[in-house]
Amino acid sequence: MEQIRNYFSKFIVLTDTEWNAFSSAIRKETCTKKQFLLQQGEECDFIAFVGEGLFRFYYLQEGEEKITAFFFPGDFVSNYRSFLTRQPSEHYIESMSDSVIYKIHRNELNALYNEYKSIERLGRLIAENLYLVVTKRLDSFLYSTPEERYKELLNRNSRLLQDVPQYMLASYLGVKPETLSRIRARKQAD
Amino acid sequence: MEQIRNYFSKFIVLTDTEWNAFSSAIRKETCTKKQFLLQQGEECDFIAFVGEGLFRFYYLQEGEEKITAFFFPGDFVSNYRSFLTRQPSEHYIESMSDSVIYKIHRNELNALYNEYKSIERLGRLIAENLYLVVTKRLDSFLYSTPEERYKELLNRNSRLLQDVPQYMLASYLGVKPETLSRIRARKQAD
DNA sequence: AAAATTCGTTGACTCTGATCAAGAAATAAA
DNA sequence: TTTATTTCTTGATCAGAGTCAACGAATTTT
Repeated sequence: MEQIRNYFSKFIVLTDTEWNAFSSAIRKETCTKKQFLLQQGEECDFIAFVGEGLFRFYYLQEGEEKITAFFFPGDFVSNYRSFLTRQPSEHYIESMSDSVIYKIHRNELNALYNEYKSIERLGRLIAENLYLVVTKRLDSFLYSTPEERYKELLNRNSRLLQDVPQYMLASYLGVKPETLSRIRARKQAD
Repeated sequence: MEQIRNYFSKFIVLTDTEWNAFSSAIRKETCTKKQFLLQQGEECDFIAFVGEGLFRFYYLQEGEEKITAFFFPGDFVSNYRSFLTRQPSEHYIESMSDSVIYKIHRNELNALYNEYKSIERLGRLIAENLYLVVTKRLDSFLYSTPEERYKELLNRNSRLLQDVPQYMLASYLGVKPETLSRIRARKQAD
């Protein structure tokens, strides 16, 4: 749990009292490979913090998996849209390896928001952080070609390349596996 | 100003005291058509609320304007990324008509965050709201074709179609003006 | 109102990624 | 280790958006 407190300190430093209240609302969970944290149609009533492992967040479109995001240790894993709007999720969240997460449920988080100003602030900082993450991804689709997105990935996120099969990377980049294979072949030639 | 208080009530209802503090940090500004609210390279140190008018948020890529967003009355207009990260803006914000906005600067907002829990919460709700806006737009790029995005626009945002020239809509949809013209011609045929 | 400019449409052609198909390589299962 | 399955690569072809160019329509300027 102290590991988590340390991770969270990049957002805000909580007093012992605040941390005790917060941490007692958190539940540690483990899961094995290929387990669903959330299925399509379910409402997402939690935010979880990834301690160990890897998750993918995807949408099923006519039988095809469209991967929207990966979640690594240090990331928040949730369908944050469903969490905020209370609408059923259109996405699946699935573990890609044995994983450890720290989960907090909406009701308990809301109670903490009401009780502690610092946790209300933590909630703001998390929302702001998630905003920055999605806008960055949106920008990469608005302003870059698949090849540029792949290059970007090479520079910024080596974990993705190590831990994720190529056909999933292709989906994440918004292209077909054949196309990513050709992009890589092209780059070899340079 | 009461108009603004009413608009904000969809996020949170402030007491008179809180509202007085908040509203005294807000400055009303007017601008005419084609004025820059923010230029590339500047740091965005404000969030503004659109009272009247229309703004576009765009990125200049090799001389070409790539429109990322439009802001209508009731929207927050800001480079929220630059606001949060204190990095210089890569985008321009330009008025498309005579407009009225209500601006609050980062320093004053932060002071209010510190002083009032309810305004801290307002900040969270705004961040959450902006998150939902960008994820929706990201999803439209991840899961839809330009034609589907155009149809979506027809159904959901009639103001865009009325007030925005077609070549800007094309940019917003991520296609060239010629392509949007052909999409429209195709749809006529149905 | 006339002229100038900007905006929207259409055609011919190009380019990039998708699709379909086959086979090689890598990984998992027996 | 052998077999089976999944993943990756490569080729041929297709489809949709981009580019370039011309022209008509609409708007703005004079």
